[in-house]
Amino acid sequence: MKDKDLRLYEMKAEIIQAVGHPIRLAIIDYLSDGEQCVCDITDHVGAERSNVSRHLAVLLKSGVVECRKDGLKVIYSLRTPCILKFLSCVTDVLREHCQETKAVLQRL
Amino acid sequence: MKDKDLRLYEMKAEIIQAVGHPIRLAIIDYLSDGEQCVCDITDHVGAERSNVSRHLAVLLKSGVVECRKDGLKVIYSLRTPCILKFLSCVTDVLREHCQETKAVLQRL
DNA sequence: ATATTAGGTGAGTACACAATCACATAGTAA
DNA sequence: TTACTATGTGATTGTGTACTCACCTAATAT
Repeated sequence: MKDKDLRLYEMKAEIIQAVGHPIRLAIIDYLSDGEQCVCDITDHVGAERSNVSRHLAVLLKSGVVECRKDGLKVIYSLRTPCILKFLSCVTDVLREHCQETKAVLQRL
Repeated sequence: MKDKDLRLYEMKAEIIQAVGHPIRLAIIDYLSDGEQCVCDITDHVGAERSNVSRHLAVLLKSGVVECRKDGLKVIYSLRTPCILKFLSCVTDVLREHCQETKAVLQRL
């Protein structure tokens, strides 16, 4: 494998890892309905404020979300619609797994 | 957020995390051309044999790949074509980021 | 000016993950 | 049987990540 390829895989892995956490998935899902402030995101996912703040920082760093200030509040929104396509693919994978598992169970 | 939702996000996150590693991305990419034995995968990604073995175990556990024995060899293959769609979405995200960065740089 | 609210951040802890080495196992060939 | 090859796994070590607590800053309201 070439170094150039490795670098590309590293960049992709960084984005994927940013998305691959239950709380961050919940945040992305919530933001798919439109931009939201940190306080509402926190209420919705039901985690500690400081923890949510850190998760948002991870999503921000990887470029999945963007934010703007509005008075006291900071409003976050999805930066790329691709992310949602991306997640629906994951749902597909999950669904296929479930169907296979179900099929196996029914054969017992 | 409901417990049911949390469980779903956890399941999705598990799949996403399994994919989110440079070596595992390289393996998936390699397998997209067809099934391969561990020895060829190892040669291709250029990592230690035992390490590749563990990465394959992660992909296997999450259901991204499947395997069969053929004599001494173990042949791995992608289990769901969705995974490739999934990855092309990541490429799209990466491309969008690059274009935005380029645009910002050109304004300087 | 003081208090309040929204959000972020440093430090510490606990835990998960990646990589490596040495070793174990299962086929195959001689 | 013995030796060899392909693969997997236990143990260890280093590194990274998540979470929490306490505290800090910025904007607003009184």
